[in-house]
Amino acid sequence: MQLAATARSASPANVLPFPIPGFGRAQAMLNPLVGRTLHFQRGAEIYPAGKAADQLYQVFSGTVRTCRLLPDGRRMIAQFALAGELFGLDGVGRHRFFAEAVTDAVVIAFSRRDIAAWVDRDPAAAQSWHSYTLEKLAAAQDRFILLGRRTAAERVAAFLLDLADRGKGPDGVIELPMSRYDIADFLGLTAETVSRVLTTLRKNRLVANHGTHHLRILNRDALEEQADEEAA
Amino acid sequence: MQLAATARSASPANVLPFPIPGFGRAQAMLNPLVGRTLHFQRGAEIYPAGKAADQLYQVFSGTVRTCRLLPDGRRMIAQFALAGELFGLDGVGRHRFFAEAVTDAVVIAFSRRDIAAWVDRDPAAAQSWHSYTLEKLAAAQDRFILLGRRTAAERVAAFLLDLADRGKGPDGVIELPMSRYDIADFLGLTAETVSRVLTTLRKNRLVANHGTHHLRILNRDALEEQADEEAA
DNA sequence: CGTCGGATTGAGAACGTTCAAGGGGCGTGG
DNA sequence: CCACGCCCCTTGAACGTTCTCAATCCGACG
Repeated sequence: MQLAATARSASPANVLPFPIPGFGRAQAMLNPLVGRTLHFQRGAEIYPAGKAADQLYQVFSGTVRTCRLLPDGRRMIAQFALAGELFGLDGVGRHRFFAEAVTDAVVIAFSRRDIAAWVDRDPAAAQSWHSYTLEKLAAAQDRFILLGRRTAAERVAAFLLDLADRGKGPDGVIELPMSRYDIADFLGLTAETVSRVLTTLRKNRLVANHGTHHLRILNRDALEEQADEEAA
Repeated sequence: MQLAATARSASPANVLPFPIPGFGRAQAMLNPLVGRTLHFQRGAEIYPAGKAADQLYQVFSGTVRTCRLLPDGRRMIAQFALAGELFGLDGVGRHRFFAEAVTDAVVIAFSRRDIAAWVDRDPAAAQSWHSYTLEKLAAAQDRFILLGRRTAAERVAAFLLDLADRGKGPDGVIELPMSRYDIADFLGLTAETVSRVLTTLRKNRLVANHGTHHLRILNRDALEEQADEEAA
């Protein structure tokens, strides 16, 4: 929140990528670059599908989703970008997804041309940038398993653990800025199924609710067991 | 097949990446590098999950799959690599999937260190290499939609169209080197469901079978309509 | 305190899976 | 060259998980 205030005071001047605790590689990656600060209201479109993919975005505050719609209304969310995280890396020439603000959000836009130029100059940057995309590729392949071979309960448990690791909230409290519909479209389920799984988790005392958009993990081991019907 | 004979005669000497018609970018990418030729029998393991990811592979002949197993036996296939295509780009430090030969296969292994060194030297190579990984990332995100939001019939139709585009067979004849179980584990279905969808496609005269591992597309428009319940 | 969007809960249906049996193709051995 | 056997593919029937449809509930916000 203090961060958001800082962004607002810096706007509309250009800003450097801001430091976020625990935001290692991507931070180092973008540090020498200058971006434009943009503000979006909850639900606002950040870029449409098909737009030239000439920018990369970092979330300053709030949460962003990247989505695609099928003509019959089915929707898939490819990514939730939390504060500090990057998005906009869908498609090579043009965006294949559209991006929207899940909550009111402040976003820093970097020119892909600047990134390319800087990567050409600095071999360490090139290395950092390349291993970032490789990491995303590996994460995407992990998601194949989630979407193709896991049950609803496993998907939701994995999602909660992922958010717990990425969110920097204190002692096991997870913030869920997105709706049950968003979660469902991210996991390939329906909102009703997500709700039912969360209810079961609460009844089994694996998690406790603090309003609809916050929950606390009570038994992480059991949650991990439910998420990973898988040996490491 | 002539290609395979050439590979055999070149082995065990080192070889350059070979040209494959219609294999543009990755070809240009690897041209200056030298790799080792490896032979695998149908079903043989090419690398295990967890192995240090210090090589990148190009399929010379045959087909390769990259998979992960859950402890209860569920399996997911992340990729089928056909002749000319690359595989081994799962995981940054270590492979997160294992690779197996779907059919007898000849594979060329390139050292990632060689690739890194060459990319450091040649900016055009770096560009080519980077946009290759970005393209793979975009393709992975498309697969999220397939796995999370499409029906069995849509998945199978999309799979056939994809193979038709990648395989260089004549006039709409598709080769399916993999089993129905492989297809199922690639699409997040069961072999029975894949078989039933293929039967329906045959009955509706969208495709014709020529043995279990070859089929011909009779009505591509209808197949595309079935695959894309989606506007471009 | 009222209203509205999202969340929860319930009942029934559907799609895909599971379990089971039968059929076909290919390779091997006689 | 033919027969056998194995593997995989196909088909059927029953089951189950998840979806769909619908009603109610809750919480945020005016």
